[in-house]
Amino acid sequence: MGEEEMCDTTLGLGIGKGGWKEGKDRRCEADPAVRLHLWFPSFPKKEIEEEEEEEVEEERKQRLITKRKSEEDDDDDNKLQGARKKLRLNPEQSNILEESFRAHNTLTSFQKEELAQKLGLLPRQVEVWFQNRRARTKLKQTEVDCEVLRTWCESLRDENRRLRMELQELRFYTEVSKVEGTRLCSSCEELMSMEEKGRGFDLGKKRARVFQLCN
DNA sequence: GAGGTCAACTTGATTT
DNA sequence: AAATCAAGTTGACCTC
Repeated sequence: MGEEEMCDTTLGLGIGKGGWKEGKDRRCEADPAVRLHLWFPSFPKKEIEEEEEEEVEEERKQRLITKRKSEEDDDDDNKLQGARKKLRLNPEQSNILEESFRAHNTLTSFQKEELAQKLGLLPRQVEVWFQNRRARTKLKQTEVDCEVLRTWCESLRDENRRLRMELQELRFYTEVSKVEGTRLCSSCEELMSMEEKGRGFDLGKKRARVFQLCN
């Protein structure tokens, strides 16, 4: 048996600072002060891998069986054989997942494993649930943002409408003053020339001054 | 039966 | 290369 075919049979347990790193890199970075190493007799790596695969497969089958048993409606089981059957999480599972999502909307692999074990689900199912949950949150937030923008747009449209009316009114008064031969005072002429040059000015103030000074 | 919801899947990008 | 994510899609199931 070659060295490469042997697997690492030591088990390490540490006490001290360090632990599961949060964030993108979620590997265990423990550097404990006290360390315990256990050694077990070695088996060929291939054999162990095969055994592990079998265990995983068995576990998967068992979970599927449990899941099926928990489904209330089994009437059409024969029809559904081979088809994808929809899993419905029970209220307790949903609550725990929601609670966990509120605490952190992403999972470390350790948290995923832990949660899956707690809920009797596969880690993959927990992962999928979190992915879908993030998607739902984002969609909801987009809807909220959309509503805010819509309201803002509406108010800007109102403001624009009001200003256009005001401008129209002002133009009317200047036309009337021209027809009636009312002379504009120097201040109003200045304001009019500002408008022609397209510079910013206060329409309300202008109208007030045209009224006060020219009529 | 139409439409909504949601778990599961696919794909492509990114990170480590 | 593997793990993870977002975005998009599929399909089972439910409600009206």
